[in-house]
Amino acid sequence: MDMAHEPDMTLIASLIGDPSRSMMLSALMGGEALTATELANESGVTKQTASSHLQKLVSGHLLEMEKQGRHHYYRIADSEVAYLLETIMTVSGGLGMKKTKPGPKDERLRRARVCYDHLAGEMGVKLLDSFMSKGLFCFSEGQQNQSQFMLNEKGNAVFQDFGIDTDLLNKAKRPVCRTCIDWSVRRPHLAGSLGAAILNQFYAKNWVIKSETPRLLLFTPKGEAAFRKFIS
Amino acid sequence: MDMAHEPDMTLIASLIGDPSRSMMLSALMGGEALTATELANESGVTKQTASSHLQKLVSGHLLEMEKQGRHHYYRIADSEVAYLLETIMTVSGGLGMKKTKPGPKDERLRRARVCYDHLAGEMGVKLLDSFMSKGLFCFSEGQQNQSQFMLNEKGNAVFQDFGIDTDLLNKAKRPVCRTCIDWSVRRPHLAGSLGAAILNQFYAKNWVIKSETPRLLLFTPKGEAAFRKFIS
DNA sequence: GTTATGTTTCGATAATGATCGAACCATTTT
DNA sequence: AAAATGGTTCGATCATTATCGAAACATAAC
Repeated sequence: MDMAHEPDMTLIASLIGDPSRSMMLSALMGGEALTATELANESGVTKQTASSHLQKLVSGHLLEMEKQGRHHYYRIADSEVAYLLETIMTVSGGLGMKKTKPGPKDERLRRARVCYDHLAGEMGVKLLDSFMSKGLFCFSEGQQNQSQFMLNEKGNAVFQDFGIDTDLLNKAKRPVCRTCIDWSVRRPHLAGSLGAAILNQFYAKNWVIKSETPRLLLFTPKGEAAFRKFIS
Repeated sequence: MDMAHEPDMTLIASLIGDPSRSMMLSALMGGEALTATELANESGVTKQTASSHLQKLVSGHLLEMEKQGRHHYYRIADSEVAYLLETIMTVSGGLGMKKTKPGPKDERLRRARVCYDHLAGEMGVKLLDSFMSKGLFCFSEGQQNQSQFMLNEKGNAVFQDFGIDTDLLNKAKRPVCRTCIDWSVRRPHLAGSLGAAILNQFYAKNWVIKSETPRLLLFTPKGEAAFRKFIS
């Protein structure tokens, strides 16, 4: 893998374009870090092969690795990468490749799932629509004419009221607001550190719980009602 | 190429993950259809090899082909695919791979370029920001709870005034409004058939002209002024 | 008709890269 | 200390596939 004078896209796409590696990446889109052996099992290859793949994914900046004792935990490098993977799924899914019948499992994933660290699916899209129509954001001019999508005063107030420390988010380097086009609904939902913080609050308030099915999120009855109120 | 029971992402990513093929795709991101031999030259392989690649790209629904006499014209299949390619460039570009020094050429591309058939870059982002803050869109509930991002009455009026037949767009199957996260600015710009129609009007009004540099767009002095007024 | 150009098909070759077994390293447990 | 577990490195093998030359096909120009 040369990585120097190839056309930019090639390296990234070829990293994803291997069956074992894309299985690992899909598994990691659930949001939690997994160990090398877990990922080896997930992709059905030996530990040696998995190790080689993981090394490539890290040096291609698609994954990050953290040592904890004798375990090596791998996770998606950032929400930028998560975003790319969702986008590839968009294109893959919309095509004639739907020979894998879209069972009830897919139907539920279409409604609410975790995309790396934030809420995706119809519910995620509704959420962003609601925030937009309530006018919680502003577009500010950043340095060198690069405008930025930010929380305005009202937005800060709303989310602080919801239990999110927006000051903390604003200080961090990770962008607070980012949109991510949805695989199922083909409309943007909220990503960025705010998107992550919101999903965390949904967990904390017990509005949603993780299913055993990899990326699937299930709303509790209580959460369902609270969510409806939250976006109204 | 099996294409049946592989994980979804793999096929698409592996198609893009070949140097020759990604060169062809990059070339086609300029928006205009190219012939097989042109693409062969672009990617530096023989006609035979190019033909093989193009076949795979078509059957993977990344490209579409149209026969015109003895010429076979290839173009990006749809804006969905264009969107994916821009996203891969986002991830590729943001990384340590910037060994290709960002010269003045890159700087201009960052400002205004064509992304398949619509305006991208800082100017494209400003345009969408302007439309948003003017309130030209609405989010309507489509069938099966899938909300849609559409032009509202005011929006229809504004663009008809600008010389775009919005009724025609609304009737067609291609989505009118779609957003596309920008490679340089990392904020959404307008894609979809409306995005394409707007760029066409910019051409027609002589606000922008295509440069020899593949995807670069140059604003005319007249266009520069008119644009500023248009978004104010 | 013949010739020239654009494109594809076929077959063989070569290069790339995924895979695994075996050995090695690191950390925890006993 | 030894044993066990998680992980990586090395080397060889095997599969995949990009590549090109030669021939065939299609359309256009002459």
